[in-house]
Amino acid sequence: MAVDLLGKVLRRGATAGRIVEVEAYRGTDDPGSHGFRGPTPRTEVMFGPPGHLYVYFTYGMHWCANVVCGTAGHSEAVLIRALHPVAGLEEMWLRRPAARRRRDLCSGPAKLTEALGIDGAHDGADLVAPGAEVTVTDDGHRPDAVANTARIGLRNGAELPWRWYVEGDENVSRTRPGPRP
DNA sequence: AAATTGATTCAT
DNA sequence: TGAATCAATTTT
Repeated sequence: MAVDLLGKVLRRGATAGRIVEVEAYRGTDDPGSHGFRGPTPRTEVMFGPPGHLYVYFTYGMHWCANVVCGTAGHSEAVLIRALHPVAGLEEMWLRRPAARRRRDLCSGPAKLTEALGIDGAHDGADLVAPGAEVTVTDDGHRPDAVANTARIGLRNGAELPWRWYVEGDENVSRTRPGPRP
């Protein structure tokens, strides 16, 4: 379940952050999922075994990281949308010169991959293998309050309420400062 | 509100 | 082979 990822720690090398915002994408009955139209070279990792990283490139300049959750052949993944930085802050600042405040470091799906240095080279990486470069660990922390809303930035399937985030965490991505049509 | 940017995908 | 798409971010 996607919500189980909230509160866990995503780590790569010296940099790590607690997951505070996620979105779920499920296979062939979710029109917002990359796996909706079946496997392609890009999305084949989604159809693979769980516990792996699905990294894709979008908008011509951004990487986004997902955790594959479904059983093999079932294209289920959870997009990690925001982290609360907990380690390797200096490294994050170096990787993200655009960040002005601490919450700018990882408050968005493409920001956190940049902050941790995750890119296409990590697509398909095993998150639970011994000595894995990128890992998700559970240190026992549990979020206080979890909110559940519609997903963000989708053309299709945007109405499905499959986004979860830790209420009150300043690192959760801001959906909109002002009103939107 | 708009520019940016290029891999991926779907249609010819 | 070409056009449209795109799970964003930054800057104006």
